[in-house]
Amino acid sequence: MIETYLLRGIAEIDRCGSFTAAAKALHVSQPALSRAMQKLEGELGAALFDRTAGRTVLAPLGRLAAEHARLVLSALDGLSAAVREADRAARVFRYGSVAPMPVWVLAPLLARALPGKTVESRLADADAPLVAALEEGTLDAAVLLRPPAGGGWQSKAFLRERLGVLLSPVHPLARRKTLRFADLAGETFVLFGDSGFWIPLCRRKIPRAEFLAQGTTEAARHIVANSDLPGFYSDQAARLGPYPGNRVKIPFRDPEATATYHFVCRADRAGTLAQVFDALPSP
Amino acid sequence: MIETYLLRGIAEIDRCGSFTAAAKALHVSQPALSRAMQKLEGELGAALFDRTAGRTVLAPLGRLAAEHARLVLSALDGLSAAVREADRAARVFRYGSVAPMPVWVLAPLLARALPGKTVESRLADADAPLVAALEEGTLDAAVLLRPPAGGGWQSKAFLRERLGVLLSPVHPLARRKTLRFADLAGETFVLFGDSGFWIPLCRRKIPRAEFLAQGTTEAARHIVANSDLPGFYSDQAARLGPYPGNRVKIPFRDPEATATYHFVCRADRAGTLAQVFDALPSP
DNA sequence: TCGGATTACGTGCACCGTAATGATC
DNA sequence: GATCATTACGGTGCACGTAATCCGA
Repeated sequence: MIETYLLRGIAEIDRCGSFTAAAKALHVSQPALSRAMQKLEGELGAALFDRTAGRTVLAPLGRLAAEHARLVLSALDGLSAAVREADRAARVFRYGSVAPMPVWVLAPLLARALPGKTVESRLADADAPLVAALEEGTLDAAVLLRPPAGGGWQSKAFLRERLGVLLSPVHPLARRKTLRFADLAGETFVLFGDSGFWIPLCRRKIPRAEFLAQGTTEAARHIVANSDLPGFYSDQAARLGPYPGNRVKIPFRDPEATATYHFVCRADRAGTLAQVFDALPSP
Repeated sequence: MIETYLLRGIAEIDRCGSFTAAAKALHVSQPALSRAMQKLEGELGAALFDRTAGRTVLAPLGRLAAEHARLVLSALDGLSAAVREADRAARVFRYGSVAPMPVWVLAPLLARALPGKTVESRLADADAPLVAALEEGTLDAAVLLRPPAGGGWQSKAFLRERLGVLLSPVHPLARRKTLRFADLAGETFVLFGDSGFWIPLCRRKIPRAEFLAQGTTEAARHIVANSDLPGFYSDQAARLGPYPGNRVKIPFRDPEATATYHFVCRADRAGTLAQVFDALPSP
């Protein structure tokens, strides 16, 4: 019977060029590898090595065998990878979101709709990378700004969020009822952690703006509390706790400042996620 | 380390449907197989079997693993097959011929040009199957009536053979200098062993003819010697020994009765056969 | 003489089979 | 109780490592 250690042996000898080097790489003794290769030759009924010279070297037949051995071993790796991946997929639900707020909304909902599963989420700053991840199966679902183009998708809008700015009461614009992004040109903003697509959106819409990204929400709150620097808020963010008291909240009236979040999965996964779609609220 | 006996185990369990049946099929005890599958689960770090019911059965993950196991095992079979085939190809030279005479001509020539190789030949009754065998690599070379159409071939004409008929001196046509196939309509012929393409050719060209195929040349000679039945000969066949004395030899004048034999191999094999091509005579 | 492969030899692990136990119908 | 899988328990083969030998440069 050709066992895998024989294949690892010949593949490694082909890679390293000698028994000695291969034995070292495989963490076995040289004699063990030598015997293994003799056994492999016996199993195959053919000479794989050229032993005429001082340095025993792979014969053409041996190189052919090594090539096939690599194929077998990569198929074996494929088995391990496939099983581990399927096992993981059975235990955890992975989705991505273009913004943090939908994650807060979905967390309790998914925990109820997917009992026994671990939920993992990741943030992205645009739809495109999440769609790519859905296509290649890296993600089970995603929260996007708009459903992907083309067929093969299931999606449902479930949340709307409107961005606004936090201004110090002494700021010249603090009395306005609404603002446009462009009104805040040249300002420096404090950012509360990762905000997904909102950050590139603001960079694009607010000319000459600067952004102070803070690693923790605490750091951001501290800076806001001890300065006049503006920050961002959203109408949905009340769920996360109270905002600093020393700011006025003014919503943006640009259409881009209002996001509609869509929960999206591949159509071929819709069956197992039917419960999730049913549990989603309306925006 | 995932060894192949583990893969054979799960593949067989998937095929047979139970540990008991699979263990029987693999010629191992049931406990041995049970332990092997526990080890496989340990190696993969995942449960492959559903042990809740009385009959331990493959879980979905186990079926996935079994599927991949079959892939690995077939890759392993591919290794054995490839090595054995390459080993054989290095030792033996295989060619086919549409007629027996070229084989007699080539035998000593190939023995000289391919030292250390065993030469195997087989007969066919038309070009087509030999061309197919050349294409798929089952044959190293072939003797054909005409070079194959299309590119990718190396060929050289090296022998011409003309068929004739052996008639009893008392046959009405025995005085003719030449004959046409059609002149012998309705006759019954004795055949000397396998004659390749000549047999279907004669069936096609001689209306209502019957053929008595003999297993051995001896049997055919015996029938010829003790009857007036006609047979076939060729101008090249003198090499094989004398013909029966009680017959006259009359060549056919139909153009089909003269065959030109071409030695053919795939262009990508021409390099290793250069010696053979050089040694071939002119027709 | 030295680097590298093979042979010799004793050891230990891992897999095996038989037998007993457990679990489910 | 019957059937099938698992656990328990010795036994053994096989691959291992160390050490000795062989073989070309």
